[in-house]
Order: sequence, then C-alpha cells, then structure tokens
Amino acid sequence: MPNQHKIPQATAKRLPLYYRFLNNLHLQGKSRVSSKELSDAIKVDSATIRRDFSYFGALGKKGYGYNVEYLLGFFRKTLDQDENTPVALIGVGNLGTAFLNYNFTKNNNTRIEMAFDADMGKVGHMIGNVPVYHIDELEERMTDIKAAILTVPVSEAQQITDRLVETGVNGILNFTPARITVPEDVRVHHIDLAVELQSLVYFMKHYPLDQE
Amino acid sequence: MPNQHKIPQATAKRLPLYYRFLNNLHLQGKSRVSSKELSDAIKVDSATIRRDFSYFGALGKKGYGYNVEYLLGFFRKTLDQDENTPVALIGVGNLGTAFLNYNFTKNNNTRIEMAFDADMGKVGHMIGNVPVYHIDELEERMTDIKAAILTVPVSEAQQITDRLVETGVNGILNFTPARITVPEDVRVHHIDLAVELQSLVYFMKHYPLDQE
DNA sequence: GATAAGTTGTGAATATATTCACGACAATTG
DNA sequence: CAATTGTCGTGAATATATTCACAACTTATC
Repeated sequence: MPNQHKIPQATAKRLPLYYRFLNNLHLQGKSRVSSKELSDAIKVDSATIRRDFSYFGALGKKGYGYNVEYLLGFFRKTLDQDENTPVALIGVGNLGTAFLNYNFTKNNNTRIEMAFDADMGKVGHMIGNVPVYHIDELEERMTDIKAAILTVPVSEAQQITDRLVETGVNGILNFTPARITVPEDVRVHHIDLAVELQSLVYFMKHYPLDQE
Repeated sequence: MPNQHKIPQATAKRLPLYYRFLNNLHLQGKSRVSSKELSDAIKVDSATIRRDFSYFGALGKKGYGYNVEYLLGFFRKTLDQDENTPVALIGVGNLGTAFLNYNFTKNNNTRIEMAFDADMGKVGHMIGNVPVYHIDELEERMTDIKAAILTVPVSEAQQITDRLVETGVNGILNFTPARITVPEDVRVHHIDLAVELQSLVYFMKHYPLDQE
C-alpha cells in the first residue's frame, strides 16, 4: 500500500480537510455536493479540488457532482480511517493540555493514548481521558506507539526527540521552536507558533489584498 | 514599502525562521555563518537559503559566507522588527493560555496586548502579563489592533470573526477547524491541529523515508 | 424531448519553488 | 605566493502546484 508515490504532497495535505468537511455534510444529511460548493466552504479553488480528487480516479459524475456518501467512504479507506493510530504526547503544559482536551477521536483515526511529563503534580492524573505518566517511563510504555506530539520546552526538545527515536517512533509533530535532528527515516512536521504569527504579520504588511 | 511583489511566498514564510536562528547565533557570539551551516541547523537546503537571501541582493561574500551581524540587521529591517505589531487573542482556553505564556516579545516584533474571553472566572486577571477582558468589550478595546489570534471554540469562530473584521482587523491566525469567511482584504492563516496530526500520520504511512 | 443550466475530468498553459552546477572570489596553509 | 579549500550568487534545469478552458455528460424545465 505505501509508496504509491502518485499523490502530490500538496494534495495529501488537503485530504484530512476534505474528509472532515465531507463528514459534516454527511451528518447534515446532504447526499450530493459539487466542487464549487466544497470550494466555497473550505476556501480551496474548485479546479484544485477536482484535480485532487482525480488523482484517485473518477469519483464524481459529470453534470452531477459528487455523491457524499460514496466520496466519504472512499476517503475513509484512503486515509485509513478504520485502523486507529495511537499517538503519544510529550509535555503536558498549556499547549499539551489543549491537545489532550481536544476531542480528536471524533471523525479521526488518531488517538492520543498516553501523555508524559516530568511534573509530579500532573503524573498519575487523567486529562481529557488520557493518562499522564512520568517521563522516566517513556521507554517502557512507548513500545507500540509510532507517532508523537512534542510540546515540551525548547531546551528539552532534542534530548526527548532522541529518546523517542530510540523507542521506534517515526513521526513527530514538533511544536517547539527547535529544528530537531532525526534519522532520515523519521518524519517531522514543524509547527512553530512564533513563526506563524510573525509570518502572518509579514504577509499583512507586504502582500496586501491577495487571497492566500 | 508594501507590494514590492518580489519575494516568493515560500521565501517569505522562511524569513522569521532565519531571523530567529541568526539571533541565536549572534547571542552565541558567532560572527560568521555559511549557508551550509544554516542548512544543517534549520533543515532547509543550502541552495534554497542562498536563493532566498539573494532576493534581497548580495548579502554575503563569495568564499566567506555571511556576516551574522550584518545579516541580522538586514532582516531586522526587512521584518520590521523595530516597530511592534500589537495583537489580540480571542479565547483563553488551554491553547490561548499557551500563547499568553509564550514569551513572544523576545526576538519578536509581535506582542499580544490583550485577550478576550466570555468566562468571568478569567476576565480581570492577567495571564502571562496580558490582561483578559470580557468578550463584550471587544469592539471598544480593539480600536488600534489589526491582527488577532483566534482560539475560540469552533461554534463561535465565524461570529467572532465577523466582529473582528468589523473592528478593522485585517489579519487572523485561525486555530479553529472552521474555514472562516472574510472579506478579501483580510488575510487568514489557518492552523488546524487535527488536520496537522492526521496529515502527519498519512505521510508516515504513505511516504516512507523521504525527508519532508 | 429539446433546451438550458450546471458539473466533472483533464490536456495544456502557467505559476511557483527547488535544486544543480559552476564561475568568481576569499581565506588559509605551507 | 601558489595551491587548496570553502563559499556565494545565479543561469538553467527540473520539479511541483495551480489554474484555464472545454468536451462530455446529467439534470431540470417547459
């Protein structure tokens, strides 16, 4: 299944967005949708949407649009929504807590199974239905988890990353400003809040008017 | 100054990253740096870094590299680091609180000046040195603020957005899953935590090995 | 059942971004 | 001071992504 390197990365990044929106439509009882409607709702050009869908074959009908239920079923399979992916969260600060309270499992194949922190005041509690363990137990408890959300202070980032990699993690969602170093078979997505904010301000000042 | 539509967007998004790293180097007392070193540290190809810099003219010296202080000064001006941009934060939940406690002002031209929430338990307090006001005071207090961070529940997102736009905001960093609708002169950057996590998982499964 | 309105899928064009590869120059070494 | 090593800036090539524009088809209407 993997490595059918057909789908452009830009398309792949939009898939979860499509999936969630289709799910909403389905819950609302809509049975039919056009690329134009989708475009208005999720602010992606309708030609881009049609192109994205077309990488998976002809999912719609000319002159009609797309059948919501069919499309949803198709994306469910494509995004492996049926098998759950367990995730661990490291660092139960404000940001980490936000994740734990976020109800991911709804419409989602990812689930935060456990969290780690060094603060004994947090260890042993459940936050958002997720148990918080002490960071020292990371190695023994992470045996089956391949993905981690990193919300620790920047000073800890690389050291914790090394430990995560050692346990066999091969995907990290990194919220620290550190550009962590990992072996090349480990995928890291960086989300740098300060950079995002500065970037927005830069675009506001230097790229007026244009849409995205 | 604005609308010198010279710099590619991809480059613009990396500028804050460059800036922060140069700042670190400067604090460490380094006076010289090469595109190769930068590349190793921030995981961006060295040719891309040189290309990015070259949009601003010849900032380095062949055979030598870049002078950290000069480059830093240049980026400070380019990123308007001297004039502070006031920002408001709407929604003091866990995610909002994470932002308030994040020490942005360090190395940064953005500063969260005020926050809003509907919860009277939060109103009136200072969090991370930022005053929290009641959401009803939004219109009267936001007179000089052009940028907002939106960390409210998804059900409130569009309604609050409309109010923000009404007060004259023209940049929104949207952390809600809602794809908010705004006039076309308002810039919105979406950061969708659930999508980011799902996207990471999708890439882990379907795009093994490759770097980014 | 003919016409009008709406829609997809996609070839081709265009736009954007990255990477290669090398000439020109700087610094260092012996 | 010659040789070596390291570096930038950039033309050209390549890769990736978006958008245009239209034939082919569906549905709705009268």
